[in-house]
Amino acid sequence: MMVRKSKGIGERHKKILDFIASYQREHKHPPSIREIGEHCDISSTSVVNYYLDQLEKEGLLERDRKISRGMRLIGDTNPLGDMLRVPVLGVIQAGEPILVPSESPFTPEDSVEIAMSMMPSKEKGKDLFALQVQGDSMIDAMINDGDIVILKPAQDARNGEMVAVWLTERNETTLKYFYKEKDGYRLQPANPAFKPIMIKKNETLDIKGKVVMVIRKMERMAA
Amino acid sequence: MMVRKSKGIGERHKKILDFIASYQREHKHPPSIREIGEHCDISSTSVVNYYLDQLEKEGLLERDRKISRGMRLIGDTNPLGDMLRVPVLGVIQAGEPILVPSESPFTPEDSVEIAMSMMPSKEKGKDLFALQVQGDSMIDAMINDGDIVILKPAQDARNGEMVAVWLTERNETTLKYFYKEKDGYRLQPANPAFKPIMIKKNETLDIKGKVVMVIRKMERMAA
DNA sequence: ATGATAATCGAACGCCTGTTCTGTGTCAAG
DNA sequence: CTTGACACAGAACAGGCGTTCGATTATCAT
Repeated sequence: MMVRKSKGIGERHKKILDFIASYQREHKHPPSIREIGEHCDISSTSVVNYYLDQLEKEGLLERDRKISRGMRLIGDTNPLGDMLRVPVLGVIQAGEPILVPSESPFTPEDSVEIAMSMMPSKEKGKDLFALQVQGDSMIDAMINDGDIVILKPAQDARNGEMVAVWLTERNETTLKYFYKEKDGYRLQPANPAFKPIMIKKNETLDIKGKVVMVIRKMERMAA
Repeated sequence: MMVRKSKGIGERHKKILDFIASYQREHKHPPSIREIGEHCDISSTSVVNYYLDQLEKEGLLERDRKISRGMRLIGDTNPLGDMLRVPVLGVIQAGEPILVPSESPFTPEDSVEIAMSMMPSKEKGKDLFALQVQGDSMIDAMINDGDIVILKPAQDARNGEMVAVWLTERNETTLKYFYKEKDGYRLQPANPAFKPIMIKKNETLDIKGKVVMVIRKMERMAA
């Protein structure tokens, strides 16, 4: 035999979940049991508690017993995921040196938010910074005008890492894969259509940071 | 004359902010006034309240009066930012049609988290999906092997939007800027080194979605 | 029908929590 | 020395909130 109704979650459960989500979006904190009851047409707090328990057993909700408004949705829109706020320090373009955090003169005007879960490996440090690419000069790195590159400050790099370097002798900023060779360094463009730059040992290679992530937003709504 | 100490925030304020942050990370919800007092060596709840008010005036904290544990840090790591969990439905490559949500056979194995604040315009819908690029076939769209493209399901597009299309006659999936012309459509690669594809009116143009964002993680640590 | 289980209600209990008020000591300015 | 802003303590208050419990109704298998 099988259970009559509710072989999992019913309409009532969904309504509660939706309410918690929308309430949280509006108030920045979870609702109380009574608030849930009011907006979901449940007159008794015990019934709400009843449903909340079920939702928890179902793995859709997490509760902190005894704590006021101690609940949070899991999965779905995660209202509690840790995210990193990365400051956008300025722009990066071929012709000019880039700004690194220590050289940044004033507070960054803008910032981007990245979910911690998206961060590679151990780059969870808070010293990351971002730059917006200006112009098409990074095409050889497969990076467009307007893209946002997220960097981790560094003075050196290991083979295969993409770095932001300032080539003093050439007065040029560039993003390339870094490789140490016998008599210098090889800077390999991400785009195979471009040739690597060979750096002799005597040339200065000023590594500013490692590229951790590239983000391209497609919002341009051309006419 | 100037105030004797605390010309802004002092050591005590920082300690409180730090505690709120660490408490939140551990308990998934903010601490109560009394809990703050205990861990910051403040014996009176009114004093904690006193400091909290100052922090709010300073713009470092936001409070929901009357609500238990109604406070949240602003700036810094935002523990309450809304984020979108976008399912990664599979891979996208030139030779094969892509999966759209309605055709997806099973639950996506993985997902990516994007901060709502990063989403362009009104694409806050929950029907977004993501695909991982396989191979170098999207080079003309300035997209690398391994990149993640986030798409919004769509059957049509406006000029200038980047779309994912399935070219039935050519058995090919591609990402291009969409332009409607007199006698058909023009599919413009993002990389200016590549030429546009002209689609005659009689050819079928199967738009699968609009590209909302592209994410490239640089985690490859070559030997 | 009937008994078991699920769903719901209403009320009361009691802790938790933010708020408020009074009082105290400190320190710089007048 | 007096004044007053500031930092802090302590206690009391009142309301919010989760919890619990007894009781009632609905639903379905037998």
